[in-house]
Amino acid sequence: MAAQTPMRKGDRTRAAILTAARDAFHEFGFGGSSVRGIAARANIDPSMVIRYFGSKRELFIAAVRIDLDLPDLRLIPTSRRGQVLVEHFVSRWEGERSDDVLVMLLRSATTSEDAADRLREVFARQVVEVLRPVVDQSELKRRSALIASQLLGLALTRYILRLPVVAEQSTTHVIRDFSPTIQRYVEGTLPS
Amino acid sequence: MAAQTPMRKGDRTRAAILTAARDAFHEFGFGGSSVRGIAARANIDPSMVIRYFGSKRELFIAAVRIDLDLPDLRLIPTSRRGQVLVEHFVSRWEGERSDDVLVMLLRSATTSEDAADRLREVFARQVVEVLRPVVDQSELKRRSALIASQLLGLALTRYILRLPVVAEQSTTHVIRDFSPTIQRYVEGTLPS
DNA sequence: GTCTATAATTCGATAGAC
DNA sequence: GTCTATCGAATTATAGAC
Repeated sequence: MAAQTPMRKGDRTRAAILTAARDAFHEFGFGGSSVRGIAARANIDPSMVIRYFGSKRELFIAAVRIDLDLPDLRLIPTSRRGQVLVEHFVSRWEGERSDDVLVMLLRSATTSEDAADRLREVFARQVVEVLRPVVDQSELKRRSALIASQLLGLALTRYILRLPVVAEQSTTHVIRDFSPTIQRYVEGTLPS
Repeated sequence: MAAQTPMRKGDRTRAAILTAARDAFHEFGFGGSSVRGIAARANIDPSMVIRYFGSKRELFIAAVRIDLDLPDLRLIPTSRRGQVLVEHFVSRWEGERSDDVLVMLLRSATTSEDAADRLREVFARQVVEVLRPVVDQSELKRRSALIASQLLGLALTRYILRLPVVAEQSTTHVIRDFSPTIQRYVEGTLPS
């Protein structure tokens, strides 16, 4: 592996487009963003966007490469797993806008079937897989679904709809309020 | 009040446009729907849509008049309030597409600030108000926010993202799985 | 009340000069 | 690699004939 190879001009342009695209998709979703708007943000010509990525759709695919980077729950004491999960997601969402691919994906997924596909894939590959080692196999999918519904509901109401209260609470309060629910979804008794 | 006055032609056209608009907004959201598409669904000319409603935006406002018609929780035994709320929402969502204004609003609200405004209004006027008589005043907003985040998260994952499991479960199972959480949000102990 | 025709934008994408 | 210029399609909305 070459250590820190200097960036070529083309790479810088490419990176600038990607950052601008993530910001735009984050704010307006896929349908609400335009190639022209993204180009303006990146201070380059609209035609360059197509030249580098082929199409708006391919640019989107490139922009949403996502790794939730979830912690290994086996290393977390059983009683703290809910809180650790909530903390992990909230800290991602509160970070740099360009890094917060999940909200961007969420905003796009309500309109674009492509984006919904990607979100389902993230769910299946990452959320379900993190749960797999620490929950009963027979309840794996059910627990994963419950967790996804509450965490995405939190992201939706706090960052997109900006419902009063949910949006105004400090991260500390959000974590405090939602951890018990997620904790129950991870290891509590489910109704049968 | 005249009982069942016969519909004039104009009223029928107007109603046809509204139904078609609700179906379109439900399926594609505000940004994803076009006046032309709505007119085609209603089998009328695109210009009529504008003639009747002035603009696409005003048509949207007219289409999302919504009354959640929530039950009076004071009349429900304390221990069943969570389940009654979940049942109420799920049965709305599973009904006729034109009636299901909430999913339509949700699909639009991720892109259109107008729609997000309407959704915040529905939340404040209806969800918070239903909770008000049955919860401690100091926890009213917090409990309302938690309930909204979980119920909208359910609608999002089941009807829009169609996550496996959440989307495939029968309504009976959905109600069974989500009622305990809502019940806790209504009357359980919140962390302090 | 309903239609045709079209204005005025905006979109994604391409061609070609430099 | 970057730009100008532009195509072709789609959009909302309007004007005016019938």
